[in-house]
Amino acid sequence: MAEEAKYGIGEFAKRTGISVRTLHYYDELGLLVPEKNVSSGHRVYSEGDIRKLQKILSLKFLGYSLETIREMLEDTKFSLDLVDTLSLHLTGLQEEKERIEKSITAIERTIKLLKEEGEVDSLVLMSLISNIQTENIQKDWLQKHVSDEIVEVLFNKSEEDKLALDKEYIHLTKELKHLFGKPVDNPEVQSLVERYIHESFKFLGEEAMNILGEAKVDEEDIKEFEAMVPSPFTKEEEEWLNQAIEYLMMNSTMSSEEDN
Amino acid sequence: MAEEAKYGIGEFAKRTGISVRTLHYYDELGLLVPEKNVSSGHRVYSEGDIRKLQKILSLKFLGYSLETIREMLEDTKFSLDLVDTLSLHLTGLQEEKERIEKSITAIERTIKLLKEEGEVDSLVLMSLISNIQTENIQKDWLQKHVSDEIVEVLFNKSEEDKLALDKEYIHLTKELKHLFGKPVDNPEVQSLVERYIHESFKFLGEEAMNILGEAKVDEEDIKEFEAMVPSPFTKEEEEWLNQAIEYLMMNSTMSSEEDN
DNA sequence: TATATCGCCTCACGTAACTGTAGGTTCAAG
DNA sequence: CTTGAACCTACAGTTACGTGAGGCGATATA
Repeated sequence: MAEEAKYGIGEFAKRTGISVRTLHYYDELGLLVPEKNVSSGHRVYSEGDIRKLQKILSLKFLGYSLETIREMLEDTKFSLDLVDTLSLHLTGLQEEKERIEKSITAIERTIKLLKEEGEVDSLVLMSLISNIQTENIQKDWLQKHVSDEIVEVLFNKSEEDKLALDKEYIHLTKELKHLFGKPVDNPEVQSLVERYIHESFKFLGEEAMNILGEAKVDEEDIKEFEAMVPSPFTKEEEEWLNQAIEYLMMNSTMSSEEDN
Repeated sequence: MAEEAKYGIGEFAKRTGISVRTLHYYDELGLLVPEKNVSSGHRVYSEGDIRKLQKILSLKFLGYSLETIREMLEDTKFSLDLVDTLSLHLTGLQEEKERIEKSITAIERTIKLLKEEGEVDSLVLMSLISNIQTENIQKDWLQKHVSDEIVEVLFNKSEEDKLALDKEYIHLTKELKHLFGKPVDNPEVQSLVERYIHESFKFLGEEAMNILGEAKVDEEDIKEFEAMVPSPFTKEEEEWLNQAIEYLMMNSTMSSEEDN
């Protein structure tokens, strides 16, 4: 008879890199139940338990829950269409990967932006981060409510384009916030607001604007979308900005008469 | 005075995409505490609460716990170093991505193998999966204990090479498991064992084997390493295999005399 | 007017995979 | 014989919610 090596739980924990408490837990779950010294009640782990633990860890790595693993190990046949199950997990993982990759590029872009821009208003930052976070959701929303063409225009921009747009966005909001409080008919304010609107249009591109103008979307839905995209302005700033835009619109319609 | 829009909790939940229960929870935590209708006790959310929630969600996205976020929002100064935080979040995501990519390659390789090989012993499968799972840990361990050269040889293989190796590995273990039980001096067994050893050497490459032979590693450490790499054989199979190898070694030293 | 259905409230337990801690027992060494 | 490490059980706590019970007040319909 070959002498089998036996380990106390501490020794076993060191060897496998799994904490004593976790081993207790796995025992409790019926996942890895070692032999027990009858008199002392101490757990006695064997070489075989190392194998079993490895199996458990492998299955855990594949994304199975401990409960599922326990069932698998109980099932002596253990031939649960492994290919099917693996394929399922594969697609799940691939989706997860895509999601993460998008977050990574967006965050990298934002870091770059912050390094180049220095101090940035915290509201503006939140707005940027929120955009990162909801970029996917936004795309889904738009694809559901608007034509695919606009979505293409909006999201098929190169990373440099996106960075440039974000920069422009930051600059404008910065300047606007700086001018906040001045009368809305102040020429400085008016020219900046004009630029702001102009840039917003440029951002979309003309065709997109046309399509967007034609597409009619529910009031409700638009409000829903607005809730997803937080404004970089405070309530007060926003009110002021709206007044300034209103003023601009009024004047631009009769601008021909009064461009002194 | 501008009329501010007010929402019941259900309406607010729809607008923001956050569940009612979560809003209750945030209220309970003191994270997002809305106004309350005194008579009914109903929560009344404002536009400003949308902003605040956006801020919360942004910070949550960056990986902060709700408790931390609450503290941040209480702190009126609120001067978090965003570049640092984003970088931290970024590395977290990159690690997550790597983990997922490893899982993906592991599963893809395993699926390929299963399709090409048909039935595969579950122990062998676990061994394969476990190898990929612990690839990093193994690499770290080896880099700590052995020279970097070996590590390079071992890990700088292409996916095709790895697949081919896995196949070879499966075939050999399959055949060995098939022969299990036959006497160790059986010529079939002996020739297979010889091939097994030969392949093991080929896997490492000669230089690596030489370096590995020279490097002396603690008994303890070797045991630690072995616990990390599960064998594809059962206890019994392993004993039998060891005997067969021993027999082979004995005979090969005096093979010149008896190659009939 | 009765009633059915909302929307909302609070309270409280359930989840996954552990981790922490208290208070007691067993083991190994000096 | 004592001391300290290792081990035991048992209960609680963690995060960020999900789920469900039981109840209240308002509104819509028969």
